[in-house]
Amino acid sequence: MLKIKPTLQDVAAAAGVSTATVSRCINHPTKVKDELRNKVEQVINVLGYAPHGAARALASKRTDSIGAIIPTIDNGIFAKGIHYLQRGLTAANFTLLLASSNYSPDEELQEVKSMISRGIDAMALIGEDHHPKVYELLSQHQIPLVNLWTYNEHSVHSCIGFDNRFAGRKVAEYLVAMGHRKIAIISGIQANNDRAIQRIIGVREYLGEQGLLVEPELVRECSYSIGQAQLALSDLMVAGHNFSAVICGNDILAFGALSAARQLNISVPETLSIIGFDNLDITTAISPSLTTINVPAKQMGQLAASYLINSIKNNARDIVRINLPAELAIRESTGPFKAN
Amino acid sequence: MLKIKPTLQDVAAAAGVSTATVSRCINHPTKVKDELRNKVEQVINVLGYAPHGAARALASKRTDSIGAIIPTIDNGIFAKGIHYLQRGLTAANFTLLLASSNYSPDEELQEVKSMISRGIDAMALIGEDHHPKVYELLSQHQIPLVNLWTYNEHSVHSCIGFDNRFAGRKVAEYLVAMGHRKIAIISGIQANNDRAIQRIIGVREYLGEQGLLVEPELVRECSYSIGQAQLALSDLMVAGHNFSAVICGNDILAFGALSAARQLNISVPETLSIIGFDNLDITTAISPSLTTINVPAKQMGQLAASYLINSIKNNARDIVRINLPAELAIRESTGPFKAN
DNA sequence: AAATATCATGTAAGCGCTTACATCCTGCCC
DNA sequence: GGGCAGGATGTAAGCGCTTACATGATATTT
Repeated sequence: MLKIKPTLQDVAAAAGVSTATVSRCINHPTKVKDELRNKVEQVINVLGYAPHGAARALASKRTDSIGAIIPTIDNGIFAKGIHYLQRGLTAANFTLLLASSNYSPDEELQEVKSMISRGIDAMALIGEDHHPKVYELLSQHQIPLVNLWTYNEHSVHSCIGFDNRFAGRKVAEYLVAMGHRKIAIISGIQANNDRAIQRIIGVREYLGEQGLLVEPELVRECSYSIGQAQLALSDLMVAGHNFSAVICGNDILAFGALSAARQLNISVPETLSIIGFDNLDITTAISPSLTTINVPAKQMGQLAASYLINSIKNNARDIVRINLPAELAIRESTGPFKAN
Repeated sequence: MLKIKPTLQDVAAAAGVSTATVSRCINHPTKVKDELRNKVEQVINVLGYAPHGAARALASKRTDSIGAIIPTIDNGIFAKGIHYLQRGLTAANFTLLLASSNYSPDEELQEVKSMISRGIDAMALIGEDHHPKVYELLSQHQIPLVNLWTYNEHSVHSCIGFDNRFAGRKVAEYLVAMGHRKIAIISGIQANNDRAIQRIIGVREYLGEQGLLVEPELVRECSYSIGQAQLALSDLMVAGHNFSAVICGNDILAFGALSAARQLNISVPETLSIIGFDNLDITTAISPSLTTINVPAKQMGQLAASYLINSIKNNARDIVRINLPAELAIRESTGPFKAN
């Protein structure tokens, strides 16, 4: 039977060495002679000793963990990025603390506070619009930060992401090239969501350059759920607008639009082109497969891991701004405009 | 400009009180006179003081956080359960630490170790097959545990979930009732996955009772990805087996099967019935919509939160076993057997 | 061989907090 | 008015660990 929670002192006593030596065996193995170290390690195993993280953090001022706060965990695309972030951290013996904010700046602030209190050495957030207190607290505690899913060459904070506005332009450009002129938009809730806003700005910008204006009644804003998007598309159709393409704020919304179109017997892409954003795995498995923007989730996760680890280990505080490509993935849900 | 990381001592000094009083203001507000408490709280705000979690944990032996380890974050169904778990915890001022194990018991053990070291007051895991060391460590550290997504009336550990075997039976029962006799199975990797194993056992059990045997060559095991499932179904078809229904280990596999059927020009459900497991949101949005088992993710998350919080707060260590209903959701991807 | 550099280990001072206990003050009872 | 209960606050001892510094042993230099 194992002793209940042995401490480093117990290990030291059992091994007949000082606590400093045991600590060194764990943290700086090269500083202890092989013979002694083996003995200590054996005792550690026998006793089932595990370091007490809080004590270690208190004494060393490091926690070896980084925090990430995402708008929602219930979304494959953030999940993928986080997955790779975690892999990168784990490989370097860091732990990821994950929380979600439900797209609310206040909840995000709350989570940031909680994480700072809990102890993190670095932090990753989504987007660059955060509660001012968030930036204040992180800088007060000198915690390195990286904003993901966004790229802004003028940002005073590090960002690893892609240009949402430019991606929005691409979407619009593609549809216009396919002959579409009247284009509807089903966007996620834009309040406090800089990514959603930028995407729409990009779309509007390009269309404007082509002398096409986005009619306000062709724009719907709804929460990121399939059901809401279904309603949005039905609503647009019922209103009798004869648009030939709809741009969705993400793939979930696009799925809802696809499903509503099916219910309304609107053929996609013949009568209506639908385009998403994210490139979730399932986009290729459904019929029609979904044209979308491929978001560099894997790269963002991996790069964020190495950037933050470097910031911690080398106490570096330099700002990095990385703009990754977000390419259009053209599939079956979009096609050339056909007059009916 | 805020002072860098004020400590409780700084607050005490600024407020002209002892550290004990400040601590009381934070942790036992009723034990401090209103007047003094207001003063202290004001100083806390002005200084931007936030408690140092590690120090607090070290002194109090509580961390107010619980850990959860799921097989993968990249799966909507776990995400949903975790989402509700987190909401429950946050409401009670607990923090959730989340990690994923990639369906590997060794990685899971690693994460458990890391979390214990980091400090957690309770833990939630998926399934009941875990590395023996996992159970040993948690009991050694006296950390309450609940196994989710599983129900076993004889388990010596708490579980809040559903009966996977029984759910498997239901799936088989439904298909048999629809006239299907030759049934194929595309399962997730079964090694170290008690849920997947139990589901298949349930299927086999019921079919056996009906005098129907599951032909080994009609069973495919593959990782939980759309691509793998597509290959699996194609493979089954190419081999020329004339089964009329395929049971998939989860919805992701079912999506893969659906998409492969489409590519092979097999009509669903006329020629082939496909059934999934999980009831992801998107199951209703695609065409044909997917017949599946509705997993009580929300309830599991909520109940787990209250159970663990209670265990911590009241230092209760009683075992709870909750069997939640997992009902069949019948949709368009399944239909009556038709001889061809 | 003495002096010095180098390495291995031990000693002990905190890290920032909580909390048992001591102290002090008020008000109440007889 | 003395004694005492009970509440409010302060004092100070750790919680389990890391690490600067001290010490002692061994190797290297002259």
